[in-house]
Amino acid sequence: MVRPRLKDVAELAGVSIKTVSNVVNDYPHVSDVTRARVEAAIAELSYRPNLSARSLRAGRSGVVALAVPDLDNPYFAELATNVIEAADRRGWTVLIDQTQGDRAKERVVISGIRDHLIDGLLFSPLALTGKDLAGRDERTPMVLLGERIGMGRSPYDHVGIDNVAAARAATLHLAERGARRIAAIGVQRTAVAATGRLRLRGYQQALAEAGVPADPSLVAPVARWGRADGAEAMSRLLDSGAPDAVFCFNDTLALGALRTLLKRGYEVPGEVMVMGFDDIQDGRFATPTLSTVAPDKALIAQSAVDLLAERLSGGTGKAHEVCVPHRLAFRESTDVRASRTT
Amino acid sequence: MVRPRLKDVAELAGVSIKTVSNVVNDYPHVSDVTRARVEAAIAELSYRPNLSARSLRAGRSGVVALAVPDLDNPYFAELATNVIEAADRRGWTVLIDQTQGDRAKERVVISGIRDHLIDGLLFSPLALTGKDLAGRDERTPMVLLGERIGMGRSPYDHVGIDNVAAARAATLHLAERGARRIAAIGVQRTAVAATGRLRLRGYQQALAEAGVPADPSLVAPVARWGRADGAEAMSRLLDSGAPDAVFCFNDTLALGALRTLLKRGYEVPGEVMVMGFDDIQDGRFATPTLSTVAPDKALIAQSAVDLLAERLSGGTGKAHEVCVPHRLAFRESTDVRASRTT
DNA sequence: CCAGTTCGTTACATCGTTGTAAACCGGATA
DNA sequence: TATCCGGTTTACAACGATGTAACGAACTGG
Repeated sequence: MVRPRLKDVAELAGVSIKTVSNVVNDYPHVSDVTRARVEAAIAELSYRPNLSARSLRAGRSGVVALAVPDLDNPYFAELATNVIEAADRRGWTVLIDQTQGDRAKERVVISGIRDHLIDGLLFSPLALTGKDLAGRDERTPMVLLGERIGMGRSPYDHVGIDNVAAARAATLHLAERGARRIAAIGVQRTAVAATGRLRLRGYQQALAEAGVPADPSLVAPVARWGRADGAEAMSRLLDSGAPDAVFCFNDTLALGALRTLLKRGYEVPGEVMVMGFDDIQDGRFATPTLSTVAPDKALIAQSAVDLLAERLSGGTGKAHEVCVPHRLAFRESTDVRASRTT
Repeated sequence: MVRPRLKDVAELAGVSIKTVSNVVNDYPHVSDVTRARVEAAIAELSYRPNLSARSLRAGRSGVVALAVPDLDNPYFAELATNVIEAADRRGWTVLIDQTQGDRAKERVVISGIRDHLIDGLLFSPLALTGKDLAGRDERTPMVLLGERIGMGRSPYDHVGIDNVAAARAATLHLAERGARRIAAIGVQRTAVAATGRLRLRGYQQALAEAGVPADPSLVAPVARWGRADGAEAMSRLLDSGAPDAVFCFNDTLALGALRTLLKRGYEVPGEVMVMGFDDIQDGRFATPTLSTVAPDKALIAQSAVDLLAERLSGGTGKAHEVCVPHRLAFRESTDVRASRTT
């Protein structure tokens, strides 16, 4: 028997299809004898319910999609891990889309191309505009992760962190440690890039607050947020007069920058301090260990899954806005003492 | 209209359900007028086919599962990226399971718990035994990634690399560079751990070949293959007499070991050379950059997807055994000159 | 002008499951 | 003995899409 169905089990057990279904679904009124017989038949044929049929019938699949730019980026890999765990606790399965931060692909993701296959969507967009979002037919519930898109009034739940405050705190930390030429790596010239803009704002606020002059030549743009981009941006900064600290808008940029600094013989943090953002695992084992902003990824994932669950069970109130706390992790890359003691 | 069906489109266009279906599926014999009318109706209602219904009807879902121990491990994240891309080229969607290398979870994965939801399974097991595999009802096609399980005659396609040869080459490289006390980090005391055993064998072969004495105290066991494990194992090695080179069975172990070495003031590669395995991106931006064994991950993913496709389209021959090539990447962590020039 | 052909369209059954409502059965009640 | 009742089991109709086979209409050729 290749693929037994309820019917096959029913025939073997000598009962009706529905009775088998009742057993499978733990329907209360099934006599012990019948149940035993059915269970035996199920075991004998090693029957498994057809999930497609169930989905069709129930209008639900138990599958949610997680769309991220790129699993290669450890931040998203770690986020995915957390999301999968949180979804698992609800009995959901997670399907992963990679958008590469490509606007066209991101539009495909929200266009409901997989309508009816997924019950909901957790989406961390990079390039999407408010207009793209507004044009969406809101059938499949969606929760946005990361940056808010469009000004205000989005109909979608959103989970994020306070990027401005976090970037500000990170930059202030550098200033407090005595840095006067604080560079920033990570602004992007693309139209959207909301996250980068917010972190830049926090950086600028901090400079103003600390009375450190803002030097535009210390703000290094990058194309993407990978290690290579960070390394290359750092090179440019060094060529045009070394800073004494650099705040990178994420950890992969920071690891790239760190690489360039060490390769060119700079002491970190002695000559240049480095600060990242995301708290990916790599940073904890870099040398020097990387100071960073640590968002609570597990909580981000959990909140997002909870919000989605709320929508799936019929919740229709206005969009929730969840701001997950973050903390600063001060490690060797900004702390001369920590570094010396090693 | 919340969720338009073929029926709704058909009514709006004034044709039968099947005609709409024909348009959606590019059935050739549809007149231009009809097609235009139907397409207009589809657009107006923004109709999307119900994939659950399609799956039920077709007996296929277009979804494949990828089961890996842990996306936190960059190797698996990178592999997942490649798999998703390869699957995408075939129009498949990938659903990800994390097993944590836990045998119970791995058994659930192969037990067909998601039968009928997924068309096939790409599985990278850690703890599974040959017995577990043998007990599987082979309904959903499965391709194994990584290590072979059980001796010979598994009915499953398998994609891997020649671990013994790779480990041997990596270790020989260390010996050629003059190392005499070559440590190994990564053997596991657990029952299975096939990969670790193979890499250990390659390491031992190389020692014998190079005429380097094999010192059992230089083989450091670990519980898992994470950075922390590597760091801790390195610590132990240093405490009991420093080696002059260390071959780590994967890159995360190596990065952990590297961290410990630098923290404790050792020069790498000057005093201790470090060699990893996997060629994860982090290694290229570590300082010093990490020498490693680089398996062709894209090819692994592509081969696995191809094998699965073959099975899905009815291929029933005996199990294929694909051995993907690897190369050695010699970087600063084993090359004094490369390191000095920086 | 009719039989034969082709093209475009349609009705129907089916995939496997589950909600609904009705049928069944033995025992307790009137 | 007839009625009722609770628990147990069942038949049937959906869920939405598509393959099959059959239909009608518009042609062709004799």
